[in-house]
Amino acid sequence: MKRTHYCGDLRSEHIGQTVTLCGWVWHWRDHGGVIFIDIRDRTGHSQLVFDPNHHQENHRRANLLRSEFVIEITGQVRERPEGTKNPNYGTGEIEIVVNEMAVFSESETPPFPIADHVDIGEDVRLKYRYLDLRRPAMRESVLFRSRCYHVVRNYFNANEFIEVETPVLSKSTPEGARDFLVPSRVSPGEFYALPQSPQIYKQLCMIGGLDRYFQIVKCYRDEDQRADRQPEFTQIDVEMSFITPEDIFAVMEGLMKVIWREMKGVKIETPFPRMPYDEAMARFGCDRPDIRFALELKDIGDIAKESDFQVFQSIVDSGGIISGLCVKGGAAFSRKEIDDLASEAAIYGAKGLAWMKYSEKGLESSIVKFFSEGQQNALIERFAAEPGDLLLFVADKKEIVYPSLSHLRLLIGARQKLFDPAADRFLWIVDWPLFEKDDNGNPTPSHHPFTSPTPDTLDFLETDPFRVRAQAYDLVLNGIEIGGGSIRIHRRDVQSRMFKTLGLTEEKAQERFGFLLDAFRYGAPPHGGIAFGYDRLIMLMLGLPNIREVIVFPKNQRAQAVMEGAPSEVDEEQLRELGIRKKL
RNA sequence: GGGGCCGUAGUUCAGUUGGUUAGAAUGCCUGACUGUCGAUCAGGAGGUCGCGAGUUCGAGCCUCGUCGGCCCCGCCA
Repeated sequence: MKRTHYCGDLRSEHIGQTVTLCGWVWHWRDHGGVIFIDIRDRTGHSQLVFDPNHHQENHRRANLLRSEFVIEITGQVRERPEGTKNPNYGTGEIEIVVNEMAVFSESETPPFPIADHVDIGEDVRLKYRYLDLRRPAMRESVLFRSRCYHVVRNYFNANEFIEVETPVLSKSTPEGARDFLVPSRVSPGEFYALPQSPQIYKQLCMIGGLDRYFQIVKCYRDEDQRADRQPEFTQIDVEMSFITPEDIFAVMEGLMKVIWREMKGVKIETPFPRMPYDEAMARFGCDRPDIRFALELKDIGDIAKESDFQVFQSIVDSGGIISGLCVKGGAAFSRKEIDDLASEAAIYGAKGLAWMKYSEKGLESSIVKFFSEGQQNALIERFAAEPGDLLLFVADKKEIVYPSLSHLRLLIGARQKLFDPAADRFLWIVDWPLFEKDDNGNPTPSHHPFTSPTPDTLDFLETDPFRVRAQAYDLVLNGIEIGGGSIRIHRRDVQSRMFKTLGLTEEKAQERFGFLLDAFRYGAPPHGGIAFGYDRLIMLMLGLPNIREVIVFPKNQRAQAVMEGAPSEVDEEQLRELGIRKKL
């Protein structure tokens, strides 16, 4: 007998039909006489009825069924008696009187209930991921993710993009993230690398004339994990020729619009606002600001410099900055609450958190005495403070002030419920610096070394690299970076100058990226693109707390697959074939 | 590399100031029950308190170490 319907699809229109369902035994309710069993598959569940008056043998066998047995039944769909319908489920109007039943496999008692209403430790869930996937919420995010692939593919197909698969066995590029290396039996002592992104391949596709490329692609980075970072993750990767950033914005805004419409039924406004990097840092202390709420940073270096507060003065003198936040109603914070905020700021290196409470009597705190009345008024005015507010200041290097205040801002914003958690606010961050300083103060790419400088700052490449601006852009949603890209360098001479600025010798550059530089010799079109974090996007749309919830078989915090046990040791024979000896 | 929180029954957790026999809920097993839907009721089984040292008359609780989980800083072109 063949399955005729999915368990979650039956409705009152099926009443009277004989149906065959396959699925897992979910809940059962044995009333001594009648037994109800919910049969579940990926679509939902239906209620089976085993009535001893209807079929004594089936009723006896139903008694032996247990959680997660896999069964097939054939029976008649009937309307439930009045008063026993369940409006909470799509199938709540009907039930199935079972005529025939087969048990495909029995099941041991599962280590945790197949239900959403219990929180199970993630280590247990991952060990038994195949059971976890049976839980309705998990199943829903898998299905959601699957539907979203189709929306993305349809969109790019409709817009004349070409889907291309780039290699997974690739060449190591030691810049940037650590590579996963793959040894080769055919070339002993040599290694492929798994791509951190298909960056160079998609540029070569442009040089190959494909013009508009997209790919939904796995990327691999051997770095430490976070709630939103996995060693392998999925990107929506895009590249286009003969374009400006505006073309990228339009295409990606269109994609977001379609995804939100199809997946959430929500209309989002385009174009998205754009904000220069410097403005984002100054106003929010962060290159991916959450603009669902204000609570902006204000620089007070000019006021503090004039004050008698030695600590602030010396920080300004040594090139540091002083910036602050005005917390509405924060004057009511206890000493402990402020101390707690200070330790939150300390995570990002802030050595202290200065504060002033503002009441009808004026500003109050141990440092107010160092500020003249005029300076105090200037502070109040700078923050548009009102009685009852709390001013918080961090003074240090930019690299400490901005992250710590940004963190406090998000903390306070969440605590004071300053934003609607259901709102979605997109933002393009533009005008990035091409370089940032590495530990030794040398230039290192903000994005990657193929990002094109803006034409008007190009010539600072040799003289003042930190002044060079990039034709780069990030898309930020609710304070989380969901995508980033740039217009690429398409000229061999510019790419060479870029490598030179990064301290790559001609030989090194040739060895690592020679194939790209060579390609530039043969007519490279101007091009650019962007890559989107697919897992993050799904996570955000579903409001889930981490990326593992939207990955079917994720790794744990230590990048291990606990179910299958990977990574694992391999046979000596395998290593010998590869010419590898362990040195641990 | 560093910081924080956590680890007690299959699962989720409680466990007071260190005190004698470690609890609850749920799940599991047995029984009862003919309209339930996270069924209900009665009974039962179920523990290396992550592991190892130490302090103590006595440790789930205190100390040190260690292992594991999650979150964060660094890292993530």
